[in-house]
Amino acid sequence: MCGRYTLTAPAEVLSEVFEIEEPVNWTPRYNIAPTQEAAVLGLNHQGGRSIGGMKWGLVPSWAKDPSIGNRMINARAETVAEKPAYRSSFKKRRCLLLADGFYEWKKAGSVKQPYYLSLQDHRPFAIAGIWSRWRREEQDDLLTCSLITTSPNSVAAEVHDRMPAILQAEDFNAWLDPANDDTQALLAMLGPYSGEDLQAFAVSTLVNSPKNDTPQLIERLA
DNA sequence: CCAGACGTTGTT
DNA sequence: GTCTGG
DNA sequence: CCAGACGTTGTT
DNA sequence: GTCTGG
Repeated sequence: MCGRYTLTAPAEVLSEVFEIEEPVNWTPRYNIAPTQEAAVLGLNHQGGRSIGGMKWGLVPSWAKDPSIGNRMINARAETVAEKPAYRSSFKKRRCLLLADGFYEWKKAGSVKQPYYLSLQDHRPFAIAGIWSRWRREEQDDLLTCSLITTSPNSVAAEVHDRMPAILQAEDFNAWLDPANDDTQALLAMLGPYSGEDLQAFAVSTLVNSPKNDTPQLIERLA
């Protein structure tokens, strides 16, 4: 995990579910891949929630070349607080990646079958993430993010041995608060998803190509 | 001291 | 930036 | 995660 | 085979 996900809910639904005051700009996407734009929820300067776009693939502020971001797409919950490339973002720059499903590839011998995992009611959810700002001369800052992975719950374990860390709504504010320095409490939020409503089913290998982005990608295989 | 890495997944 | 390895 | 490229010189 | 790009 986790190299593809979806955010298909319209902007109005995102505003409502995540309690965003300002208008949200988001076009539904069925195949969000690393290096592409993620919808990221953070706190604005007034402390309210806001959603903005960030490139998926974290570029630490000290990077000489932003291509390092191609490899920094996932951070393990077990080590995110310690790894040199991630720890400063974990300490001061936590965020939520908004999604309503993710893909995992299950290996059967040499065959890789993609599965789509989502909540039974298709509600959007929030994946724990971290972000970074890479300053460029004569250009806007490059904002990037990584998502955090953890061990799978019983449903996800049927497909793969990792899953994204999905946060409970009551943890959103504590996760996003940059002043929160309770590492133990933060890490405790990153367990496998504990709800009973995660579902998984096989989907077409059309999802394999990042170029494909249609509703067909999330249709259950007959 | 300076140089070089800084990551995960999956596969063997 | 900060740590590890040479 | 998977797909796709993997190179230089010289010319326009 | 391995790295980069999406």
